[in-house]
Amino acid sequence: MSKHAETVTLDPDYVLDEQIGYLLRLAGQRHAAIFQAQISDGLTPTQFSTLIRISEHEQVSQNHLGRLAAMDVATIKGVVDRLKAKGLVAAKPDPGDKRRSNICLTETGAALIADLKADGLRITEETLAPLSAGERKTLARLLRKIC
Amino acid sequence: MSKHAETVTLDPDYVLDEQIGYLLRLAGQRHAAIFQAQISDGLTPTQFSTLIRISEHEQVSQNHLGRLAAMDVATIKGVVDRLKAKGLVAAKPDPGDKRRSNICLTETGAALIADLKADGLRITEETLAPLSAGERKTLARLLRKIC
DNA sequence: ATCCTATCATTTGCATACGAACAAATTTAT
DNA sequence: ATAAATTTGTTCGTATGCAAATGATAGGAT
Repeated sequence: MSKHAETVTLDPDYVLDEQIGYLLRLAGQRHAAIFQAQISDGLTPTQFSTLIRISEHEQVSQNHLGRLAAMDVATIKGVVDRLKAKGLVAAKPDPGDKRRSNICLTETGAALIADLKADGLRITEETLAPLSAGERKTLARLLRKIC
Repeated sequence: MSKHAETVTLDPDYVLDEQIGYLLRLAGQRHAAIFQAQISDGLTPTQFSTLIRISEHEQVSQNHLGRLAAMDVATIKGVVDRLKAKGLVAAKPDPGDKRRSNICLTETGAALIADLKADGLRITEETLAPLSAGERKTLARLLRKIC
């Protein structure tokens, strides 16, 4: 039994638990926990997305990669630095543009992609487990509409 | 015209743009941008949620507040510290438990709540603008199911 | 040839976010 | 009453995430 009694005063006009921002945060938290438990190599969600995006493109500059993976230039820099430190990606200066460095997968990184995709499918499956097939499609459709 | 030709190789078995985690991140990004443009006082989403939760409870310990607002103990500490610095909340030591400090709204903080709720409703409205009334309810229902 | 603008990459600052480890205080179990 | 388990709050480390400022390079317009 709790020593500290709860005195809850709810405003019927503003229920935090029903606001879209709060729900997005909670859903993201649950997904992140599932992700961390399932993923190979201790990768983070952004590192994962970044690797997948590189695998879809032979050559990408760092900034362009950030746009492809929906990350700020400052964010993608840190992500790429950490992927470099893990030996999964490498950067080569662009021969035609001295500002650019092209990011690509290392052999180790390329060898990991198939496993990561399998992990990703399991993570999506577990996150969506409470939903029916129809509900999963509806959720994806509605989320895409508000992006 | 782009000098740097795109060579995109998509794997039909794993489409990042359809994965729930990626969509949640994108939707969260758009919501965060709308939030920041609309909110009073430069509050962040976590600071906002925390203030609303305090307004629902006369007395809350810091850790308990974190649980109410779905934040880690380390996270809620930083949030409460910044709300203290803004003069919106205050902490009083619990008379019956020397570990606890009870967090409450200051007068300034309490005076802000009504405005914040109005901001919150506008933010939800703008975020959900692409959806019909039925779709909004469906999205909220499905998100709640996967939390 | 030069100027303007855009792009690329980096850096700094602020604010989440969470795991892990810790000390102090409290509660529960024995 | 005392030992064990739990709760509270703190600190450290790592990783996003974005705004803003900086410097270098590139491309187009005059």
